[in-house]
Amino acid sequence: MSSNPPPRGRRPDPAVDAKIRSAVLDLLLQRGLEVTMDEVAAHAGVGRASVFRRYATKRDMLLDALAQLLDIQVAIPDTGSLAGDLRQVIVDTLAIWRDDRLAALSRQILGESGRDPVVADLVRTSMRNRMARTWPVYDRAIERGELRPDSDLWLLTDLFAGLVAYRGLLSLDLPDPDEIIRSLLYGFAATG
Amino acid sequence: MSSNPPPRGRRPDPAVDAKIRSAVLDLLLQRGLEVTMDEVAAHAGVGRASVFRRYATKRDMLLDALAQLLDIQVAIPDTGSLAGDLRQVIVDTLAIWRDDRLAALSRQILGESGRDPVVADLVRTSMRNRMARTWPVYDRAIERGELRPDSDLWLLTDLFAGLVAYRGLLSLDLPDPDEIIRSLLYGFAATG
DNA sequence: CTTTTCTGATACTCCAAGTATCTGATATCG
DNA sequence: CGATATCAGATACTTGGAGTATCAGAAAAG
Repeated sequence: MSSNPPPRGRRPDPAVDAKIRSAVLDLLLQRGLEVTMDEVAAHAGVGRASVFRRYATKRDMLLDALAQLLDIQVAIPDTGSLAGDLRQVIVDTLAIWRDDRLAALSRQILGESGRDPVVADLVRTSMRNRMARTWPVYDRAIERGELRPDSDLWLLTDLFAGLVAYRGLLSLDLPDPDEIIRSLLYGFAATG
Repeated sequence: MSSNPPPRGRRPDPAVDAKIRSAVLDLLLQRGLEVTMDEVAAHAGVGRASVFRRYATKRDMLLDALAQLLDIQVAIPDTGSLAGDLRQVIVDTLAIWRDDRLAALSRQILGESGRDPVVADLVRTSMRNRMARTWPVYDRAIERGELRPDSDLWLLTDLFAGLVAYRGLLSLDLPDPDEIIRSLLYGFAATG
C-alpha cells in the first residue's frame, strides 16, 4: 500500500524494547505468569510507562512473550524405523516435563488456554505446526510399510500429545516411552 | 476422640449455607470461575459477610463448589463386548464437551489445574476414581480374551482422557468414537 | 438476663492494572 | 535555527475486587 507518513518525534529506543522483552522472558521462567508490571519494569531497568507504551495491557505483553516461547523448533528424527523415530520424538517431549521450571511454565500456559481463547489459539497453532513438521517421519513409515496408509495422523499425534499434556497438567507420572510406542502401534487388543 | 465443647451462641443458618452453595454453582455454570464475592452474596440474597464467614477466601469457596461438581457419577456400561462398552464410555464423555456451557467450564477447571496444585489434585482424584469405576469393563474384556491381560489400564484410559482433554482445552474438533476405539484396540501399525 | 455468635449492612485497607502528567531528551519539519 | 511531536523516566491518580473491621439486631446457650 502507500508508504506510511514519516514518523515525527523521538523514535522508540530499540534497546528499551530488548530490555523489556528479555526481562519478561526471564521473569516468566522464574515465576510463571503471575508477574506484576512494576516487576517487569524494575527488572528491565526501565520506566513503568515505557512498558505500557509498548503493550496496552499486561495480557498483550504476555501474549507477545508467549509467541516467542512457543516457536522454538524441534529436531526431526530419521533413525530408519518408525519405532525409533517415534521414540526420539517422545523422549524429546518428555524432557520438557522433566524439567521443573519448564514443566511449571507449561502447566501455566496450558492452563491459560482454558481461560483465554487467544492463548489457546497460540498453543494450538504452535502444536499443529510442530506436529506437521514431523509428517516426514510418518510418510517414510508408510513407504516402509510400517504404518497403515489411511492413518489419521492428527489422531496419532494428538493421542500422544494429549496423554503427555494431561499427565503433565495434573502432575501425574509420565509414561514410559516404549509402552507408549507399543500402545500406539499395536493397541491393547489381545493378539488372536 | 473427645466430643466437641457444646456450641455457644447463635448457630449458623443452614438455609444460608444452602443459598450460598447453590448460588455459587449457579454462577459457576453461568459465567465460569470469574465471579466476584459480591455477585455471589447478591445472587444468594445474603450478606457479604456471611459468605466470608463460611469461606476464608474465594479460592476456598470455589474449591468447595468444584468438589461438588466433580463427584458426579457416570454409568458403567455392560454391552457384552469391549468395543461396545468403550463406545458408550467415549460417547458419554464426548457429550460433556459438546455442551457449550459444560465445555467452557471444563476448560476453565482444567486450566485452573495448571495454576493451582490443589485444584489439580481434585481433578486428578476425581478422574482417577471415575476411571477406576470402569475397571469391571476391562476385567470382563480380559476374561473374554478381548484385551491383553498385561495391559496398563491407566495408560489405556489416560490415552483417551488425554486426547479428549487436550482437544477440548484447545477447542479442537472432537474425535470420532469409532476411530478412537480402533486406534486404542489395534493401533496404527500396518497389518502385516 | 448475660454472653456468645450468628445475620445483613457498611466502611475500610490493600494490591495491582491501567491512566494522566510532568520534565527532559531526541527526532522531524519548516 | 525554532516549533512540534513523541519518546524516556518518574510519580501520582483512578478503579475494581479481595479481604478486614465494625455495627446493630437476632437467636441460641448458660
